[in-house]
Amino acid sequence: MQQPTEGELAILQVLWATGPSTVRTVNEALNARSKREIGYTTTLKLMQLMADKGLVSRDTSKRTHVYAAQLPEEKAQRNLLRKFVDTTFGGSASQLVLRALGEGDASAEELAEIKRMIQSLENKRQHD
Amino acid sequence: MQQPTEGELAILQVLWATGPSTVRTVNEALNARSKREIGYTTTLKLMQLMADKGLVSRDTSKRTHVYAAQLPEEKAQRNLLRKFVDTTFGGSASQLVLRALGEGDASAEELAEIKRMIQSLENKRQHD
DNA sequence: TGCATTTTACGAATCGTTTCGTAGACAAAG
DNA sequence: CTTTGTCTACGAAACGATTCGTAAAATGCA
Repeated sequence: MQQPTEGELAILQVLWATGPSTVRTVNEALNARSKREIGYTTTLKLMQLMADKGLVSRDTSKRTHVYAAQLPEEKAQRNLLRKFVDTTFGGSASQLVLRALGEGDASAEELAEIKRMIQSLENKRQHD
Repeated sequence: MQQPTEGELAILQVLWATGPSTVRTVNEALNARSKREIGYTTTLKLMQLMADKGLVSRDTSKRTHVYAAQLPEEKAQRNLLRKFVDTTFGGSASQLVLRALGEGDASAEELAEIKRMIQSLENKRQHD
């Protein structure tokens, strides 16, 4: 499965958040979150291309087609994360983590969850 | 200061890693880490454009010009990280951190450093 | 001096992505 | 039945980024 472009990713975000949707729904969601107005047929075309690539499926049984994400959000995030770590943190995930935490927008509970995550990783290491 | 494109970022990586460099040095470094052969004049052109934008400075006192990154690595990382968190993790930095840790390529020391980071963040919260 | 090499400069071609205009099918409402 | 609006399909324009060919200047060497 090919990687989504930036525009495709924006559409996938909508589909992930709201589930299977029509072009109109997606287009309105995109325009809700951006100053720049995106034309309806632009969104349509992009979603058609995504269907060709297999990034989304579409139900054409009704006149108004319904699209659904085919690429799972987690998988996309893992792929993009790997590339991002490579290209902007020279492959060091922990450097990225430190920088991300440094931005300071993680809540107390989130910090706690991250600590739990680290704990479980360290436990796992014990057993190797 | 404008954001670097992907190609520009690859060049900045070299400059950050090895300090001020000539076009040839950068071009060879790029080609060392990629199957796809990048032509010399391609790298040259890109670096000239970067100089125009102010992403790099250049010393033209000698015939062979020497380029230096103007955008600090940390700043670039912060900017790109913010955008990345928005576009692929819906703005949730901690989601990204969890996913990054889950990849499991952080060493024991790195985990320890991350724990320290969290500790210091939590201490700071106490005082607010 | 003359030849080969290396460099900068720069216009233009190419390429992938995004955007849009237009046409035709269909549906709903009067 | 006709009008109006919404939908898909699709070609092509527009755009930004990258790549390259070529020329001219400088350098080094035989």
